[in-house]
Amino acid sequence: MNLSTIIEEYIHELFTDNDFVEVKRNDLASHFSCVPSQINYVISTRFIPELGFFVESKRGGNGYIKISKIDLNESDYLKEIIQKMDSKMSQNVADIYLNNLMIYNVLDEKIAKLIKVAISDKSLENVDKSKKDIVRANIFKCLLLNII
Amino acid sequence: MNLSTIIEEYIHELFTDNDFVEVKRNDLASHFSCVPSQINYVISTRFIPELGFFVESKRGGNGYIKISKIDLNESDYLKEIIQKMDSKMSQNVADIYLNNLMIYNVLDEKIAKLIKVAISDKSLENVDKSKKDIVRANIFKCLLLNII
DNA sequence: TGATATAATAATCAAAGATAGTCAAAGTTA
DNA sequence: TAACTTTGACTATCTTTGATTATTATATCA
Repeated sequence: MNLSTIIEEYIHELFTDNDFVEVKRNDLASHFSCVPSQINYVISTRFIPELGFFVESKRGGNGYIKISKIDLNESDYLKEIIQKMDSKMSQNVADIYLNNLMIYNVLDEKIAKLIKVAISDKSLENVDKSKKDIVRANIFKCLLLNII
Repeated sequence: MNLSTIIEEYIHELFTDNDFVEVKRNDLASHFSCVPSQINYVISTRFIPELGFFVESKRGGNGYIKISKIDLNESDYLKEIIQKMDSKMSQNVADIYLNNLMIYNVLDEKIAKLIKVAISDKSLENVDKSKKDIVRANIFKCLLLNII
């Protein structure tokens, strides 16, 4: 597993009980022996509004990064995702979405896997390259709408 | 015996016990002293849905190619559908298949409904008209393989 | 006390690294 | 000759790294 994913999972685990976590960028980085900017990379690819998170931070003395989870019920969460969803989506981003929906029990594993397969590059191999991410986003949206 | 077949057999052997294997394209290639793209060739000609395989991959650090296998003999009806499935499928025909799969209790209603949505004209509205039925058939095939 | 320097953080951005995919040409075999 | 295989150049995607910049708190100095 790559470091970014390990850090992502570590942060997810910090959320137990609370709907927010506060970390020190440098501490996290030295905990995982990486450069601090890798923490930014993880946050900007995995803890994004589209996935139900919002992030605040402060620099300077006593600086911090605070990651909050938007607490919505399942259908609100799905609506939120649908609304914020781009008209394009890569397979990787879709996987991150689905993973989150599972982690937060919005989708069960079987359904998440089904969606994952439906919008995988393999399923869409015959779609024109320029349209693949658009079609993927559209199928994803239709499926989520149906699940609500 | 040609290299592709040797690589194919090697991958088959990796499946002992598990229903999936994960390989690194470059490692495999250097193990067999071939160019990496030969691995793609082997996978795209030998590990195809019609033969009961399903492939996922990721690029970049810690990238991988994951090949999953299903036992097509477990469900003769599905096997038949997948193997005989035309490379094109209209929404109507797809609906008929789905109905039958429900009648035979291969799929429960919820899953069948999801698949129906995934391959509906609405989901595929951005796909070129000329390719719509091909894409539909392909998604359907991948889904059926995955769901067994 | 107010201004300024210093230390302590975090953000940004681009380059480098690590993978995998695509496509077409060349070679081989049936 | 048609189908299959091998090869390699080029492309796409994801991750890691580091240099530079921005911001904030605190200490110090006039």
